[in-house]
Amino acid sequence: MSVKPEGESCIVHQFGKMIELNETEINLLSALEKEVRLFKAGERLSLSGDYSDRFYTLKSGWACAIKTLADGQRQVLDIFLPGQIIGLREIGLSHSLSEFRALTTIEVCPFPKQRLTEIFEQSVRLTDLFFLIMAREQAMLIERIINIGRRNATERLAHFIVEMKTRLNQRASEFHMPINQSIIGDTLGISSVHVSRTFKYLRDLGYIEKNNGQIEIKNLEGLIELSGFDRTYLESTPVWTRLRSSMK
Amino acid sequence: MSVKPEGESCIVHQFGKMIELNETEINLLSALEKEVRLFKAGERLSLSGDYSDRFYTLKSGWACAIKTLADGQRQVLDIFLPGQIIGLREIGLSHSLSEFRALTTIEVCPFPKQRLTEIFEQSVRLTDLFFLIMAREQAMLIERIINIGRRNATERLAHFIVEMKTRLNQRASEFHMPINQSIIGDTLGISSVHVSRTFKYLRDLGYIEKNNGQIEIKNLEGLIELSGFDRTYLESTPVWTRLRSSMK
DNA sequence: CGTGGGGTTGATTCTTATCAATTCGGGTGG
DNA sequence: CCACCCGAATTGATAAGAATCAACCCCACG
Repeated sequence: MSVKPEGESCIVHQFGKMIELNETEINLLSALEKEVRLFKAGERLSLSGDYSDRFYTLKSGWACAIKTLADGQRQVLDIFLPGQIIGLREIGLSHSLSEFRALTTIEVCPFPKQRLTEIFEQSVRLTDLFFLIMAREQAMLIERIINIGRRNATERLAHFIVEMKTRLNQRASEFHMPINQSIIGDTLGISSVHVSRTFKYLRDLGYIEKNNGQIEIKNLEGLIELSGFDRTYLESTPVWTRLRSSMK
Repeated sequence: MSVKPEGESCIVHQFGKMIELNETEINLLSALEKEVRLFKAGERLSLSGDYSDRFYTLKSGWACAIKTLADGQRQVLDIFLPGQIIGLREIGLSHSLSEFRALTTIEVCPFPKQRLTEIFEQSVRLTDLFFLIMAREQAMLIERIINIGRRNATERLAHFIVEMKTRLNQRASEFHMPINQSIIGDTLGISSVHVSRTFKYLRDLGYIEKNNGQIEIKNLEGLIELSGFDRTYLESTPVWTRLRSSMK
């Protein structure tokens, strides 16, 4: 993971990875940032239904958006990795639709939502970029709907593993997945017991190996084939030439 | 597919339902519109993976976004009702992630996506509004994920019926649902045969009655209770005061 | 009259949930 | 260093839910 220079805003760092930022844009983004906050694994950043006036960039650790039903069942809506923006999805809404929770110890930078307004007024390029990021988030939600709606447990888990590896940008075949099987089940819409069985099945197939939260992919092609994984949804290009010309 | 001339812009009409539009804003929106097109039931507006440079407002009829998997299974991602914008979700992307299809005979107004740029430059209020509409679309996707991931067939169908009634703004207990059980199944992630059984079950419970695509809700409270329907996700308020003050 | 698409119903099979018992591994306190 | 504890993972047995396959009905439409 890359190192962030002292004193630099982490949203600038993240956005700077996507497009070239000029000085005005850097100042606009930096102005949003005030502090870095720590949360421990399991802690909640905000509750579902809360008045929510801020969002966060995730500097380190894993987090998730989760919704609990009346009968106690849970559905994980998103898993956030370092560099992502937590709560962006609800940027236009005054009240949160889901609860945000730390999955590991995390560092986040909170930003007040309302000041986004200033950005819209002063930089069309940044407006475009926010739209693009939202569009990508939606693409992930859609892929999740397809995964849950039309694939069986084995395919769902295989897809999830490939997605995580892709999102973590791992070239190595082994990576760390610091979440338990209950969270995985609530993400994929299956029970934690069945997650365990499905992992065993993938191990028996010789596709993966795993211990202590380390996942070793022994047959990536097999997983992709099995799950029908289509990587294009993670790398869609923006429609605006204004942005496209400066995409990294 | 045919083309017909049209007097009043339908996007102005739709947006005008949500907020008060001043003359500048009306002109900006009207400028996007060129024509009205007709599609017959079953016709495709665009294909998945296509280069997509436009979106549509739906004047009349029902349409859907649908994705077909490699093995022929299908997942319906959205059902569009009159007044909605088709393709807004992919507004920031150059290539479509799903295919759009007419479910009945429809009238749509196509708009070039790229000119959205002009709107961002010239009206912050409209920019806010587009963000709000996207946020609401996401809220519906999330509700769909919860529905598919954590509810059984009966609950899913009950939820779907209540959602449709709510979105159609029906005060009457009876309304028209011009889609077949195969589409409903592909929306809810169950087989069409099971949709039929589930309808029968809801009929046996005395919650609904139905013939010829007409649905009569005989026990709305029962359906809401059964499905855990929460209407707040369809009526979230915007975070920006600029918009809030002129919301209708 | 046929014909075809959608809907219904029954029989069977497959997948996954649920419940329960057991094991594993890491952390804690004596 | 060891005994214990606790949450997570595993495994087995059973039950529930939904898919699949197949037959049949209904009806709109040529």
